Amino acid sequence: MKKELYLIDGSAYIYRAYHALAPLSNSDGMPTHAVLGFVNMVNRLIREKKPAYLAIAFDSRGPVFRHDMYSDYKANRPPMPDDLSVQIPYIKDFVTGSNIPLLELQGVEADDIIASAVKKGLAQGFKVVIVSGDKDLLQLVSEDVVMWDPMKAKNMDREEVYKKYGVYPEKLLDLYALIGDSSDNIPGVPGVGPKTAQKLIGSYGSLDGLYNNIDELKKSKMKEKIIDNRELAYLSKDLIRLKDDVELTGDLSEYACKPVEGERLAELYTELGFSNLLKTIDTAKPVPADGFSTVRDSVQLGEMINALRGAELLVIDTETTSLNARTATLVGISLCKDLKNAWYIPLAHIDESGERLSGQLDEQEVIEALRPFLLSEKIIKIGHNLKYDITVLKQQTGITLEGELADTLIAAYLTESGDRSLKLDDLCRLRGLRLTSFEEAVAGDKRENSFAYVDIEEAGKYSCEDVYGALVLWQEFEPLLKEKGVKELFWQIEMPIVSILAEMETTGICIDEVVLRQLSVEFTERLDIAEQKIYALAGHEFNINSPKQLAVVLFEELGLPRGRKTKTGYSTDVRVLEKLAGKHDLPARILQFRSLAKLQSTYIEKLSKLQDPLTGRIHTSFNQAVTATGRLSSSDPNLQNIPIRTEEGNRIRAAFVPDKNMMFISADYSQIDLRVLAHYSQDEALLQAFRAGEDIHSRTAAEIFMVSPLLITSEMRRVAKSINFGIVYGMSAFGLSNQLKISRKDAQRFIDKYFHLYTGVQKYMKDIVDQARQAGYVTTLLHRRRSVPEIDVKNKAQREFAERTAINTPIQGTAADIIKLAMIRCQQVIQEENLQAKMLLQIHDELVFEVAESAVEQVTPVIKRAMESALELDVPLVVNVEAGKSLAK
DNA sequence: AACTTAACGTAC
DNA sequence: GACGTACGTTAAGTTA
Repeated sequence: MKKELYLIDGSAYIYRAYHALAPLSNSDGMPTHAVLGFVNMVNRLIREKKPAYLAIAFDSRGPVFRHDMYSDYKANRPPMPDDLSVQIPYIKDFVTGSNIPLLELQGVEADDIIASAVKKGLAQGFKVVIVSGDKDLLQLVSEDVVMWDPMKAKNMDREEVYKKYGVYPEKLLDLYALIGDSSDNIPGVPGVGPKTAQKLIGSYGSLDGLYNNIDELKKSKMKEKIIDNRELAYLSKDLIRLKDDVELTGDLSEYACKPVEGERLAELYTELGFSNLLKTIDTAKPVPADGFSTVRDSVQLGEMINALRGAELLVIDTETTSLNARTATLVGISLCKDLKNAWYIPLAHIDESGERLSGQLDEQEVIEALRPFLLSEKIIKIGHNLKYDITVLKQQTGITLEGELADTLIAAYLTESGDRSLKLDDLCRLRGLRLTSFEEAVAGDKRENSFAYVDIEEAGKYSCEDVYGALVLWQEFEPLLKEKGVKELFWQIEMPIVSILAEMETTGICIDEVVLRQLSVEFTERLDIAEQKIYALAGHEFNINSPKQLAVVLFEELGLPRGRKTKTGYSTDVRVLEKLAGKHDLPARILQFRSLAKLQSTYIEKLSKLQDPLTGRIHTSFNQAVTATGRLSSSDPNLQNIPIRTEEGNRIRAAFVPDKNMMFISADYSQIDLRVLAHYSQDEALLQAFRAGEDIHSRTAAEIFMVSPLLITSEMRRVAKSINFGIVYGMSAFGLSNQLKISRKDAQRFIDKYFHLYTGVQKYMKDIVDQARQAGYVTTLLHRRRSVPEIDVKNKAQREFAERTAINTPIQGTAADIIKLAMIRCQQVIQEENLQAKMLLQIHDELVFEVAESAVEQVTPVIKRAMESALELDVPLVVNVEAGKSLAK
């Protein structure tokens, strides 16, 4: 077996990476996606092909010898985009850091270097694989040289070249001399394209052959052109011919693959924010464990307490038996106040037989010792995802943390750019600090309460690392919050929200299991019937839940007209099925089946599964560090998407009930998005409409249909409503036409009308996009920030998406700011006025409370006022409050 | 068996 | 390609 030498066309790789990947930048705003793409492509090649010998060639900067031959060479090439050229040094850094020979020579191109390396390799008995998609390199293909195109995953050998070009590689030069190459501005013979060239070279064998026998050609325009452009053809051939005598220093044995320089790559990945890649090389330094200790007895506890005295901050982390804070039991607590020392207090570690290990203090004793610290108003409590620790401590010890909270998860959420992991160990690793992961600590133990089994000293190391790491993060984030303008947002809004969410989650909301069970029984029956009916209509059984199988039934067996295409076939979604509903009974049945199945599996089954059997309550998680705009999200279960629009769905809402002698109060902001838009855009018509308390959809309808408000039909209002919503999302005429099932022309007319009425809104959209382009990010009214790096990329779809993001985020995000403020105010008045009310849910523009029946009249106006005065905008905020015995509308 | 992707659908 | 933000279910494919 001959040794294989891989030669990568680095410059081509760079461009491919640049264009193939969505823009990305590190926290400094430096574009990074070409580097990432390049690194991944090279690593992938190494992983898949395992080359024994490898080198990467790059174009040199500035003119090359071909420019001397032909001054217009590559004259039509746009210069390298700035956001790519800044990435080049990093790419080269990666290559050298990976110990891969980097071939680059002034005055020649990567292709020439590759040609020379091929020649050298062949002479030394190598087989060569050129890694590129560039057709210019195909001229090098021979018995022992192939070209591997990684994008197409295709190997080009002699036969493949012949199949594609009709000539063998050694004739490619002659072929391209005639055709030319517009991308490199190589002229060729004008008027001769691939077809003609193939024919000519086919018959005459070569360029020389053609010109030596040019008389044989029939008299024609083409013949004249070929004769007239003889010089151009030969020039082209010379331009395309690769230089294979470039001086390559060193011996090919130096191309043998060597291990990477981990430290150097780690530094590079850290700077670029490539956390996933960083994991693969793992050179982050472990935490110095010198100052870590476990607290095993009262004496050691006393020593720790002494050491903590006078602390201004306390980093805290609880170790438990479960990810679910509400059901978890405490296994240990770790603490620190600076980076010098950290303590782990084991409380409930057990051995394999479940026996409590000795050398652990009594929980009560520990809590009593810690109580003054935990309750101290003067000590800032720092932690990563404090909601969890707050919940555990409250649940297990009854203690409510007092004093300011500083959550590094939330600090990271406000300061890091969107797409990165916010996990403690990932954040630390990016800062060169390698923490023991939970999986490592429990050594892969998959038992639910695995941490309780971990050796105490091991657990201590792991847990102390966590508080140490959180403090390292906090020291970085505290000044960063200020720099990014989110300091106020952090302290005034997000931190208070942490405890509020903890309380809401702990409180939960009651579900009437009887109602739920009845629903389940009924839905199961109806699903059964629907299923049988569907099988009958289809003529056989199949999996109705499989879009693929359904498509076969609908479009192949029944021959119904196909609609939209998806990546994998034809769509069977609501829109398609609704269209088919008139033609056959089946589609309507499917729709009915689907909606029932959805309600059954997503809500009814899920809710019964997650219901606490003792209290009948459901405890969702409200996630504070997930969304790109600043909204909360809800999961396990998601209580922010309980159905409301259909009768069926409303029956699920009916299963949500208040406690005995209690009522629900639901308070929702009216048109908060559009009011924020009015405030932002300062659009006169919009401001005026809201100030006058008008029905905004009717107002819009009156204007775009040019009729008196008295003559507005519900249909007209519906159209206007769609436009109003669409505007907030940056919708196009295309989108609106789809939504309203009208022509694009009509949709465009409506939009034109809209902007004619609300000129300020149009200006806002333009301004905010400009601003985003300028700054690279947009902000909400309370300075929450979201970066939109794609705002100035070439790809139109990507760019337009970024523009819509820029339009929507300030609106949606400000609405999120406002309701968070409202939650804080509500909680405050409930406490101050000692109201018999608890906040249960937040659904983006709505708050749901559980209120004593006797207090409903008292609470309602208080809540309404608190929410309406949450933030003063240039239009009033209006809140509608309703009380009820369930969540049904 | 565990994970990932695609299609679909619910909410604001 | 075309309307922003989420979460969750099921099917089907991929990886270990």
